Amino acid sequence: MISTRGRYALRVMIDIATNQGDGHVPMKDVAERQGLSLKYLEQILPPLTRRGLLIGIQGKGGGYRLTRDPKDYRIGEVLRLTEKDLEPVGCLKEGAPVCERRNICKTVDFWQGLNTVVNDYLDNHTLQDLM
Amino acid sequence: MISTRGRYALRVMIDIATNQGDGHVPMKDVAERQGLSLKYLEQILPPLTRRGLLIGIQGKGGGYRLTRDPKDYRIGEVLRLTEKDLEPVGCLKEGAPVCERRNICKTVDFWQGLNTVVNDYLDNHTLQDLM
DNA sequence: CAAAATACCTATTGACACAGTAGGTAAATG
DNA sequence: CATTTACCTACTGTGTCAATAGGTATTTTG
Repeated sequence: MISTRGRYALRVMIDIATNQGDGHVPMKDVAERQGLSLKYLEQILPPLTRRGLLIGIQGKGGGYRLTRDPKDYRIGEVLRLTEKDLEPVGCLKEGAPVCERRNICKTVDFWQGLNTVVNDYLDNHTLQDLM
Repeated sequence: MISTRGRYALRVMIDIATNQGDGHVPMKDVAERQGLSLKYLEQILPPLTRRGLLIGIQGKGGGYRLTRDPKDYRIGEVLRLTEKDLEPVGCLKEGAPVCERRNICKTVDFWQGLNTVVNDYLDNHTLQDLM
């Protein structure tokens, strides 16, 4: 399941892309347009600014703007930063404790394949595709 | 995320397929071989027997057995019965309340596409493939 | 310089699902 | 009749989700 964190993040980025012009877009406006809680959005965005997908400017006249052209954001990139778990099973997660049945597990390859299929889909669509 | 319910269900079916011979396989044995809780497995299986993927025989000498050849079970079939939510987002779920933003939603097609990609993968693999 | 507007940070909360545990009943066999 | 099995239902601790809440830091504007 994709949680609201990832889904809202995408909606925010679409909204910013649509409304930024050559200025910045206050998150308050985005929250109003999208019908989402400003306070909630505020805690979803930090990973995106930290990794440089967005720039946030404080103070009056500030707000957010994109750092790239919409076609240069892969959806997978956004979701991997905002979703806690995007892998179908925990044992595929980076840094997960090595499963003791790893050697005899008959299903791990299957889950790895699913993970690949999902990430390929997410990475083959861009923000532009959603606009 | 695929939960333990679906993952265990698959391991159980693999185990039954491997061990049934022409008799029945007691779940107690499966639980021991797989290192899983018998009591937990008992509440995962009912949807599978109800829908005829497994037959369960009570009493001494009883247990479970498959009703088809392993190559005739699609993985997606098993997971859709044992997992609560397999859809990537709630609004795609059958019987979900119609989203009021449905008409203007820019992302629903994208999520529908992801759902298709996942289900295609799951349905193009069989129990046989995991053995 | 003061006030307003903005991003940014951290704590708390209610509801719910997950992953079991527990204790039983029903049916079939030897 | 005793044993073995499936099957049924209730309960529980833990954690995540989806917010709400209250604050601080920074910048622009009047």
